[in-house]
Amino acid sequence: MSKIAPISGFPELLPAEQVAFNHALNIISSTYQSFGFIPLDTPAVERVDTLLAKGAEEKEIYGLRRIQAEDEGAKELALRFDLTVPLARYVAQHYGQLNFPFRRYHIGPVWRGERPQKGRYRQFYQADIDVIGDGTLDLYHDAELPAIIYQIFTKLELGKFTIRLNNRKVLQGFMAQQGVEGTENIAAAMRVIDDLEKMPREKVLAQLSTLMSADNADHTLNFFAQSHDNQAWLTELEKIAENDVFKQGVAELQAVVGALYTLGVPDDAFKVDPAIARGLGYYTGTIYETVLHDYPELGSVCSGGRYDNLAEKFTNKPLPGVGISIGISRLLLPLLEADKVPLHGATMAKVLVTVQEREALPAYFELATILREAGIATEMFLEPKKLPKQLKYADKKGFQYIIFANADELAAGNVQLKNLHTGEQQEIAKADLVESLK
RNA sequence: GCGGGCGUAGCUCAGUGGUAGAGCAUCAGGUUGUGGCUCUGAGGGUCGGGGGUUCAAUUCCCCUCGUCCGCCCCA
Repeated sequence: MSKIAPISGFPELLPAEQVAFNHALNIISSTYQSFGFIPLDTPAVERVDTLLAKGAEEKEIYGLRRIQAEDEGAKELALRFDLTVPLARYVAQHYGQLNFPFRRYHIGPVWRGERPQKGRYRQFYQADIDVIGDGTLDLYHDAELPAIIYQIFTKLELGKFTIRLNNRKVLQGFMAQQGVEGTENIAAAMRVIDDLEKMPREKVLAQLSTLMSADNADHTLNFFAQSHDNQAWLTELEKIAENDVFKQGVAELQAVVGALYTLGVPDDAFKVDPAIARGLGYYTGTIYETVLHDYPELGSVCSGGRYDNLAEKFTNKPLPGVGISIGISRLLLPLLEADKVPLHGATMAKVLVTVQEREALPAYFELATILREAGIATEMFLEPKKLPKQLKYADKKGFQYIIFANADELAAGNVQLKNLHTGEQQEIAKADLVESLK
């Protein structure tokens, strides 16, 4: 019984679910491509020191070693835990051969040795998209990425969603004005604000009070607890910004919002939200989080931001970038499990060609070939089973059409084409088959 | 790393100190040119593993492994 069991944190899907999952992957990759991003696929494995350059915790990385290796010195290679570090390494390594701004997307699994639970896995898929500049990178890119994300989530049809938008300089500048000093303390204060929604008021105040005066803590809490629409937030921030960092952050945020409108993103699809901070330390400007209205328990399913210097650990070249990552596994796996994602069959083919006359197999093969050459995915039923069995197979797997023909029909150059969704059936000439299936 | 729940058929689960059941799924047939519906029948279990108590353990106890959920952190 326990001979075969699921491996905790390494999810796998049933055929119909996998088809739905890949459908979503296709939406994502085709939308990325429509904006001119090239697909990149770096190895699953990186050198350990490359992975640790970003300051990842060693314990969460899966090392690689041969089972038969004699020594324990297997610390050289490890599985990637995200797609950003490999990108940094890649850009630094191939700097001379790349064109900048370098635009790539990368969809693939990453591995983390954490305790699995709902929406949290040891192997999970991410769909990253980044633009890397050579020395400089225009702020318009900060708006193009969420515009792409807007299109993707619209096409995914998972209900209403909001792309939350902020700029780290706003938070930094604000905290500095409250008397918080040093990057460590400012980062700590930002984290507290990031948790504002989840924590009780007293706890927030207590934590802020360790970083600033009680009056300022009170003021900070009240400021970030405000509720405004996009324009009102921008006005509010502009009004109180005093130091240069704060002012620059507000200016950048205003520019990004303006560009989003230009790119056709409607006002209700995004929300200026000064309270989001993002956990990762390397973001320096614009930051994003995306939440689904119908599934807030999933948390942020798509996050990212601007970083001043992507590959500083690998090269002296200053390479600013901006990127977003869709957490595909976190997004889709819980929804698939809860039957919230519509399934459309367990086949990639549209048509099943049944076989009634075994001795006429070449004629059936020819039918399948005609359809495939016309770009219609077609499967043939090759087992020697009776027609009802073949129909049942087609029904269960969710084929839209089946074709069948007896010896007489084959001789006359005709076939029966049946739509399994509607039950309609017609006898048509072989030559008209492709046309009626388009 | 810490805390809690659960391991019985392929799946979802009942059950009992005297070596097991349902539904779904699978297979065959009713139906030799038509799927979904229905009827009949069949196959499939060392009751997660190890130890203990007992005449007897799937059931009670201990350990262990696995898995799920929460905390931390994140996608």
